[in-house]
Amino acid sequence: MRPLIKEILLMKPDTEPRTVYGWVRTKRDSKNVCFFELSDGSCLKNLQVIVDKEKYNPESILAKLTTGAGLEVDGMLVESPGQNQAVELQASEIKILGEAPAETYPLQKKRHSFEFLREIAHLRPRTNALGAVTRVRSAASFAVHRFFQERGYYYVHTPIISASDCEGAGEMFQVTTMDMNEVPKVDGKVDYSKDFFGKSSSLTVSGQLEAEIYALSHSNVYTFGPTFRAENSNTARHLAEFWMIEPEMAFCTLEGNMDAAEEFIKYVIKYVLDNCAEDMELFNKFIEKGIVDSLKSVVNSKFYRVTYTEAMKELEKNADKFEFKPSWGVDLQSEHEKYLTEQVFNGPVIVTDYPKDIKAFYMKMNEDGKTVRAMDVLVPRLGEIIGGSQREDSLEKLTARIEDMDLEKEDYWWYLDLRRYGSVPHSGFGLGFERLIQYMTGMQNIRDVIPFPRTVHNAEF
RNA sequence: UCCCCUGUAGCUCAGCUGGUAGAGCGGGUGACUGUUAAUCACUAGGUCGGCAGUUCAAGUCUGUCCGGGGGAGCCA
Repeated sequence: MRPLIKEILLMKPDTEPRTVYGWVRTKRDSKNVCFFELSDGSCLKNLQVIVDKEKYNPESILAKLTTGAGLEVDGMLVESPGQNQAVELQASEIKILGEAPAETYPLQKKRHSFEFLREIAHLRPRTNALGAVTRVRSAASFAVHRFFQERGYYYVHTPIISASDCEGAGEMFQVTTMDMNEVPKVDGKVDYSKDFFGKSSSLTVSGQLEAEIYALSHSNVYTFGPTFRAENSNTARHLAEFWMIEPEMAFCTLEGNMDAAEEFIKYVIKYVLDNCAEDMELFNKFIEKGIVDSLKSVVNSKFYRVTYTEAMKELEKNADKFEFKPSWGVDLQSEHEKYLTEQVFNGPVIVTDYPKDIKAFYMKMNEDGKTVRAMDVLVPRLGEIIGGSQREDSLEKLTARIEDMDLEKEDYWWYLDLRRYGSVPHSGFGLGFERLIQYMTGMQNIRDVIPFPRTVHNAEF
């Protein structure tokens, strides 16, 4: 395999000519020499190529060395007299593999706004910032798998299409093969028995319930896959299609769950800091000043842990600061989460034991009968990054909760079976992968940390 | 879905109380003894988001639709 520019930049000067491939990022031309920089996406830095016009002067080619052009360049890697690079390529022959006419190529050698780049999502990975995001995202994905694999978790592929109507984590996208112009009906209602699966089906909003199945056979499992929410939400931290990581651990209480979540976040951050130092420096300099130091301190510190009740007391002390008055029984508002992470604790905080009425039916009830064994990890800038809980493992209590919340017990027959046969304490959490990337890079809009963002009214590319 | 802001050259923006448009960057041309956000000179780019209205006159005011951004809710 050909060496990548990332590797070439670390090499000693050549004794024999080599061939390099890449795309032109920028060109600087003068009377006798022409410099251009090549990128192949393997790293943030470019390889500087120098053309000595006296020795090699193909005018027709030099004119086509525009930003974006794809090249094959033969030359000698030599020590660079310049300040910004150790080596550079002295070109002896340049072959244009693909031109990029400067009059129409949208990317210029200047800063572009992220809003503009979103409109050209097919070209934006060629920019420094989005290129760095791409590498960090890939490294973080690898770190996710490595973290769990090193600890004996099994990667379970939970379904993308779900015909069970029992997830309740938000609005769902319907999946159907029925002709929408001629929907079969019975008594005025859609006849789903005629549909592909014989019943109404949707894209998954969570793999948790299925992950629980495998946790109760393989102890520790995780999922990492696309998740779909048809919410009409228009914010910098919501997507209709996003990637979620959901570990589920048997013989594990809320405390073990919190330990796992904390260790996990630190592990992925540390992996990215160690393996994407150059890209992280870009974010540190241009996107969120000081983020590298702040992430380093997160890795080395202990996450604060408070109960919802304690957090509420803290908020009530400063009730006048908030638009929404904090009071026990009401969910934490964005401003409350920001205050806790940014003002009170200045770092990640785990809030536990929320009132049962603001949490999902499957969370384990506390002794007090009022709160459940839930935990949310809140971080500065973003708010909630993880939501998790110890699961209710008592058949009686879970059944009662399902009935209390007016859910159909029959829909949950297999979920209840897990409590009927060999039920043990188990816990898990869900982490939005894009939010983690946002947290690590400082990128303000979630649409810029996923290659092809899907949001309300937008599924372009 | 609600509140606020915004839509002018390829990009980022300026355009005061209404009088038919400007900068920087980018592009093109030329100059320049190795540049690295190169530099310098010249030059070409605009139905001012769409539609309707007020007015002698609308980039500027009003209504409406569409796009973008920020905040809120929902959540990961």
